[in-house]
Amino acid sequence: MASLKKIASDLGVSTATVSNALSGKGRVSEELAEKIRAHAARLGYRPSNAARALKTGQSGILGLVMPDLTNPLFPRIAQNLSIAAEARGLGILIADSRGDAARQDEALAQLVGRGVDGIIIVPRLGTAPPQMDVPMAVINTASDPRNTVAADHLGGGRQLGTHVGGLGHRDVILLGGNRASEVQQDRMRGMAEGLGPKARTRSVWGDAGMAALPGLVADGATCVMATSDLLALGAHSHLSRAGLSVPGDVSLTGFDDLPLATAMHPELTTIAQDVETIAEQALDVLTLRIAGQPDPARPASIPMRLVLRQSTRAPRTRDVTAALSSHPSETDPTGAN
Amino acid sequence: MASLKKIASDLGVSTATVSNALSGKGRVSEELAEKIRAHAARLGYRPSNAARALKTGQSGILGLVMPDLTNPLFPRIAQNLSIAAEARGLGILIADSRGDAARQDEALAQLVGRGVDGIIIVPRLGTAPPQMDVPMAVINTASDPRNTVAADHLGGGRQLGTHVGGLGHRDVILLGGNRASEVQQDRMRGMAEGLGPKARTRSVWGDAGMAALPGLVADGATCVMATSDLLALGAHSHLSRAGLSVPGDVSLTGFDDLPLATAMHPELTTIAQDVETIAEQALDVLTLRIAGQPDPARPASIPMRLVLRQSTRAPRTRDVTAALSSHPSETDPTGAN
DNA sequence: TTATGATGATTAATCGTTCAATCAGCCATT
DNA sequence: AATGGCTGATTGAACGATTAATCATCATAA
Repeated sequence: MASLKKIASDLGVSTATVSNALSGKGRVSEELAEKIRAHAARLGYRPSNAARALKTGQSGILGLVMPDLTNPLFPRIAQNLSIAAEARGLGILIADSRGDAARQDEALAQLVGRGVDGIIIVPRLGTAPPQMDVPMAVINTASDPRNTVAADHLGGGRQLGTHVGGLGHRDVILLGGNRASEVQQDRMRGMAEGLGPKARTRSVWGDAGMAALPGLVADGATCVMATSDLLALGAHSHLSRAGLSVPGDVSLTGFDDLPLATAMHPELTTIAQDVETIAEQALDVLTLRIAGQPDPARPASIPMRLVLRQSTRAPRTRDVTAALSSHPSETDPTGAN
Repeated sequence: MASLKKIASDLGVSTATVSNALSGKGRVSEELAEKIRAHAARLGYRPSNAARALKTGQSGILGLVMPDLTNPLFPRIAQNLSIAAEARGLGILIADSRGDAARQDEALAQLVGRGVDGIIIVPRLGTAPPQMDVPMAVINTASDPRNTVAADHLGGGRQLGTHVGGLGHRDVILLGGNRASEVQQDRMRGMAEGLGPKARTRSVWGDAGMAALPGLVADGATCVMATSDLLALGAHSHLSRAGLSVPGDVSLTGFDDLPLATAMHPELTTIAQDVETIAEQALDVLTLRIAGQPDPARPASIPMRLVLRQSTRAPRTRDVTAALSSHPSETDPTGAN
């Protein structure tokens, strides 16, 4: 491997001069600098990251802690983060906090041990990541006090609620996956706000909630709003199994605009996060913190973008009880399951 | 930050002794070693990766190049790789090769520049990753000559084909997403083999292929086998839009057992990769290669696991033309779309 | 008594880069 | 001629860990 020393001895100059020529920092005649650059290129010189890190105390590597890569949203964040990091000359070391909060702390410690300059963390449901002695940026939701940057889940829910309310829906089911998720809570709260005070909203959670949907529709609900696209897909299954069509009998909305939103039929009305901007801003803030500078006065909430597709329309006019009664096993209004 | 030097001067010994005590390599009395370990723990000593990397030439970091993190399978591989790496005391630096093959080479070069000890790559469709001067492990499919370890896509397809054939299907549509994908080609080939020579199989690709499905069903096909779960979901949409029920009129299979396989209705019969084993073996081989040892004689193909759910059953007996004719817009047998 | 070995710890060089301090020329001022 | 100010390049000391070579002790065998 070519090193500064090799270049220096080849050209009969000192390593300091080579270092200066390549970094443009010290005082080197343009003539000599050019000669050095040329020879460095010829040898395919790459500075040793280890040596530089040792000397400067900066590794040029950031750590990324994600709760669960099977949630399709997180890989998208990771991808955009990796792109944004590359543009800044930084690398990204991953560590997933599979399992409990303890594992999350362990992952953090591991990254610190590897000498990362900073850490980006998407915290596990309801856990507050510990204060560390390295700069951190938290991507969660605006209502988390430790949050650094996040999609405007509340505002996104509001947009979706306004759209659905505007179509005329006044009796809406909000379907969540996990009560402990602050993100989902914010989304739901936004939906309710967007629908307005005149609308009746009922919240249900998880598998039991999903099973209760046909009953709630029989009870008058005309729209189901899920806090994720995957939940919406599940809801769609339960509804159509009960003989209800989307959007004919019931409107349906998702969240996140995952690939499956266009794969299902009808294509899902949903709302998309601007992951690219989130990644950019997270890195902006983090690099500032690493440099020891104060945070910029920037919006911490990145607006979401409404994606209108075919799963929402005006409330049904036909009576749905006939359809439901032909699928009796699915019309348990109590939702016991 | 606590360093060897700090510990050494605190205890009045030399840094070499501290290093030896902590690594267990040199000769240190057990008594002194214990004292050193205790003090190191008290100070929260963490060896500097940069210094160690500089001295030993090994960074303890592997690079991971993935084609596209929006395909939900890759994050699962990444996750398992990260777990397996952690267990070996290694870190994983990600770099995605978004875009073309050129970007992939760039990502590789970037990782090498950062001083990774080895690289794991899931190559972009149909591209052969360049030979680099760092050890590499390729995760693709057995029919790729450069492949190091992969799921047995061929055998998985065969299992699925055998299952479907066993149910009695003799006219099956194979649905692929991208002709250029060796993985998908292998899966399809396996399916055809599993179905046996007596079965009639027709291959269709992409959106146009999906749109052609109802027509092909009218023409006698009783089962659709997709090369991915996402494609299966799309197929399901097109079929039910055309008035065909799954599995009543048409059976349907997917590939990969993604979360959506259980979210849709009917739940999808599919086949799962053993990502955990794949990750383990990829790392085993890679660490051996880094150590300069010859590859172990191991199976490069990890068997897949059939997951039977509700989307497959025996071929229909009812005549389906009536159902189809009530949805005329969807019965274009030419697939022009 | 003296050579021999084993044991426990130290010395010192090294990895490749950075950077403050220094130095050698050279030109212009006084 | 002496002084000061530039410019262009060098010296040398870190950064923190690893490791071969060396050394001092002390016990044992010849």
